[in-house]
Amino acid sequence: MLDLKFVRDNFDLVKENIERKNEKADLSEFLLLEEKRREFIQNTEKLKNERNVVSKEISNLKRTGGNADNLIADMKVVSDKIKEFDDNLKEVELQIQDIITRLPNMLAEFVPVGKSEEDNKVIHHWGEIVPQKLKMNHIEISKALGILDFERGAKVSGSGFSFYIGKGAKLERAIIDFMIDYHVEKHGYTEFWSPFMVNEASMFGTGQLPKMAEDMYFAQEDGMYLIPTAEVPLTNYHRDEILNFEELPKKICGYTPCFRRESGSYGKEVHGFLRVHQFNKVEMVNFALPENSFEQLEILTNEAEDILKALNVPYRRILLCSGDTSFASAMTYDLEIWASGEEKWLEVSSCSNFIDFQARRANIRFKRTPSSKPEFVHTLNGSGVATSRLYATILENNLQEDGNVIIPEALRPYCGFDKIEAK
RNA sequence: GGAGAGGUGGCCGAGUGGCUUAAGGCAACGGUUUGCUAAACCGUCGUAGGGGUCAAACUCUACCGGGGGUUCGAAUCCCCCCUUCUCCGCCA
Repeated sequence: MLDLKFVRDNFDLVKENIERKNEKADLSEFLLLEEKRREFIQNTEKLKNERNVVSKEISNLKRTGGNADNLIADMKVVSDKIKEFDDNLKEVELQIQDIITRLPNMLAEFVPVGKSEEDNKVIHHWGEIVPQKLKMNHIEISKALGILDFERGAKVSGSGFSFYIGKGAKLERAIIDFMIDYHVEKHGYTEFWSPFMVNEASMFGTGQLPKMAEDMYFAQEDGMYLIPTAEVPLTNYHRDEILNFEELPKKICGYTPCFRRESGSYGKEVHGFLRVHQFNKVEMVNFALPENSFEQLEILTNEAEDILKALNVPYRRILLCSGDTSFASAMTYDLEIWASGEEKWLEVSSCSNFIDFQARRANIRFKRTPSSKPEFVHTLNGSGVATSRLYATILENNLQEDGNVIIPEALRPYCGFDKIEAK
């Protein structure tokens, strides 16, 4: 969320930012409503002051045995008026709230202006792209190995869900364990295991609500949402809290399944593991000082890359252009890995600096010294990384000519086997 | 799911309709004293939003888990919800 005063004082900048981000947000009423708001505040506060003063007089009169009937009658009128003014004020505040919670975050200055993913900027590549001889994608490979079952996933749940079987299930667990251990041991993260369902306030805090409501699974009876990413529980862990200067930057990570309705996606582009309703992900979250959050974004993105390097997966880092940068983000790097069967770059990580946008929504602050004024922290997060597409890529890139899949060395201690053989 | 007891500032804790603009304490910060530390003493000590100002000073309003209500006036009374604890029931 943007600061109300900031929007008021930088109205044109905010408008321009909305366009650059390719977002739709209506600001036409804003200035008028904001003016109204302040007028209504003055109206009602003036009367409240009067009520407070006279109430004290009434109190004094009653204590000394005087008659306060006239004053009480007067105040009855004033009280009714206050109620009316308060209702007006509340109405205007709701309207302003509705506008301001739908305004996207301000883009960082480094973000290139552009409309779609075609304007994204490739920052660098790593690893060697080796063409795959058998020309099999992960669906065909997994069928040959007997380790994934998309059909029964669809039967039991629906399309976009799958079963992992035998060594296939073990491989998934191995990938997750490997990534968590790596971030904890090599990058200094603290591991968290979090709830997979959260309340509305949490979804608002990280910016999924109100805009993305239709992209999430919602349990109506209990008013809870299935998390689309661990970012939500991990960032909201510190909601409504004041952190100490010394503990920043605070780095936490965690594994969770992620649930996404993906309501707009169909067809061949989304087959197999390319787009699913439930996938596994290790997420890194960083609560940072405002003055070095962009340095932290570089560090965090490097940490996600380390996972790909350790697994020897070719990847490229992409700086998203303004139009592709998400609602809550000020700047985002995507990591894409090369899948030799799909012959495509697949996004497996998105690393963002949200600056104070989420912190203001979720009210996460810090104090520089015990007596200084609280300031909003900067929040960052990045996938480190998402498994499904990584899983698909591991199958495709490590497929041998005999149809077996060799397990990357870093995963072998976690798997307990070094290859999966074709049936 | 049922019954009961709680939720007050960074923390502890008083307060059951009006001298409470939330007592008192701890912690924190500034100062005095002191050879140093400690102690003692004095002062400061919340958040948000208005007004005001070049900026301040200053001033007003709201906030006692959240939301409604009663009243001239609510931390205090009523209703709904959230949450913690104890007991009972059900259950992986």
